[in-house]
Amino acid sequence: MRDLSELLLFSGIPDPECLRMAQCFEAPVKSFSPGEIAYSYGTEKRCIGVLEQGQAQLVKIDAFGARSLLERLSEGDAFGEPIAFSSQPYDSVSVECESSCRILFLPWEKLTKPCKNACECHQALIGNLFSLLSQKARSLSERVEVLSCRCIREKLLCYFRILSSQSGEGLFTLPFTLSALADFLCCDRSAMMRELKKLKESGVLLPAGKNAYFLRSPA
Amino acid sequence: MRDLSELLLFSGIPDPECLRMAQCFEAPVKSFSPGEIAYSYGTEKRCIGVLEQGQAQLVKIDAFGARSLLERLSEGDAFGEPIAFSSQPYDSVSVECESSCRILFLPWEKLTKPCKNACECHQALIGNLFSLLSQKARSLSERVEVLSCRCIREKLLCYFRILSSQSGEGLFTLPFTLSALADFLCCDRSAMMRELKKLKESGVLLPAGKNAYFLRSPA
DNA sequence: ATCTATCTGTTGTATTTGCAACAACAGGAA
DNA sequence: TTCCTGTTGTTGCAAATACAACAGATAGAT
Repeated sequence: MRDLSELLLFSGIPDPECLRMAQCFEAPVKSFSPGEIAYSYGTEKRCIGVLEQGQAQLVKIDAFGARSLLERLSEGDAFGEPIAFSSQPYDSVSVECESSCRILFLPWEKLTKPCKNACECHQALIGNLFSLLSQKARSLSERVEVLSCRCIREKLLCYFRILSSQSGEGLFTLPFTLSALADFLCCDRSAMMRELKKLKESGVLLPAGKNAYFLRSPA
Repeated sequence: MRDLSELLLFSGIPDPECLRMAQCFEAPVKSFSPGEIAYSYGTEKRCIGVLEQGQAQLVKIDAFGARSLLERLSEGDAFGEPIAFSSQPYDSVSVECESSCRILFLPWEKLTKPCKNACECHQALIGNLFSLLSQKARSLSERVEVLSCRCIREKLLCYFRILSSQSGEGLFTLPFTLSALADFLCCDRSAMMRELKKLKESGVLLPAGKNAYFLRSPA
C-alpha cells in the first residue's frame, strides 16, 4: 500500500487531499495481529473500513452457531455494513484478520454528509463510494447468475461467457487455479474436471496457453 | 402508486419536496406499452429509473446472444447501472415492460451532485440512495450464501435460517409458493419436496400454519 | 355449480454429481 | 539434489438429483 489515491474509494483524489479528509473525518488507523477481530458488524459505530495492509476474512456466525466465510478481503478492499451486510439482529458478522493488518476506519455519517470545510473532493468521494457499491452489486449479480445454473457444464459455460465478455472475442484467462474454480462454482473438483474434459473434447472450449482458453460461440 | 414518499428512494421526504426535486432535476416521467424497451443500459444517459406503475423485467443478452432474466421489477422498484450493473461493452442489458408502465427517470449526475438551490432534502435523498444500494447488495449476498450450499437439504436449511433470523425465534413464513422456492434455490421441485419431507420427518422442520414453519435449532 | 389454472405431493428411473483414492507433475525450500 | 506441498488429471462407485408422469387439492373465473 503506497498511496491512498490508488484505492478505488479515493481514486481521482490527490493524496494530500485524502489525508486532509481523513483528518477532517477523524478517521482512526488501527493495527491488528493475525486472528484478531478488527470489526464486528452491528455492535460498533457504522463505518467503512479500508484494508490498507494485510489479508482478512468476512465471517458470519448465525443464530445456530454455523460459521460461514462471506468474503476474503485483500489489500485495498473495503468493508462495512453500509457496503454489503446490514446488521441482522440474530447473527454476527465480523472481520477476522488472517495476517497483520492495518485498517483505516471512515465514520459513515461523516463520509456521506458534506463536512463543514465544504471541500470539493468530498463530492468525488461520494461518487467513488457509489462506484464501489455498484461494483460490489454487479459482481454479486454475476455470481448469482453462475450459481443459478442447474448443472456443472452450464455453470462453467456461464462463467466462461462472463469472462470472455470482459476480454472480448471468446478469449479469456482464468483468474484462479482449477481447484479454486471448483470452489467458486460450488461443485466437486473431480466432477468439474470431467465436464471440462467433455467441453474440450466436443470442441466448445479450446486451450490457448497458460490458464487461457477460447470459447467457441454456439453456431 | 399513490405517493412518491412511499418509495424507498424518497422515504422521509415530504411529497411536495419530492415533486420540487423532480422538477429541479428535470426528471422526465415516461409511459410505455407492454413489450416496449424502457431503457437500455450503456447507450442512454446514466440515470436511476423508478417504476411508478406496472411490471417490468431486467434482461441481459450476452455476446453470444444468450438471453437471461436478471431481475423482475415491481411497482416502486428502482433500476439503473449505477445501482447494479455497470456497462459491460460486450453484452446488452435492458428493461422490458411486461405491462403498461410509468417510469420516472432521475439523471444520475443531478442526483449525486448538490443542486444549485442547495436543498436539505437532497442530503436525505443521497442517504436513501445508499440504503437502496446496500440493501440490494445484502439481498444478493444472502442469495449467494444460499446457492453456495452443495445439496438441496443444505440450501433449504440455509434459507430457512436466514428467514428465521429475520423474524426471530426459529419461526418464519415462506414468501413464495413451494414451486417458486424451488426456482429460487435453483433445484428440481420434486427433489426439493423429497428433502422437505425428510426434514419434517426428522423433526428439524415443524409446520406451523399456512406457509409458516418452525425451525429447530441443532441441539 | 362447473371448469380452469396452478400448486402440492408422490413415485420410478436415468443421469449427474460427490466422494475417495490414486498417480503424475510443478515449484519452492532445505 | 531431495523433500515437501499443492495442483492437475483420472477412475469406480455410491449417493443425490433431475426428469417425467401422475393424482389430488385449491383457488379463481364463468
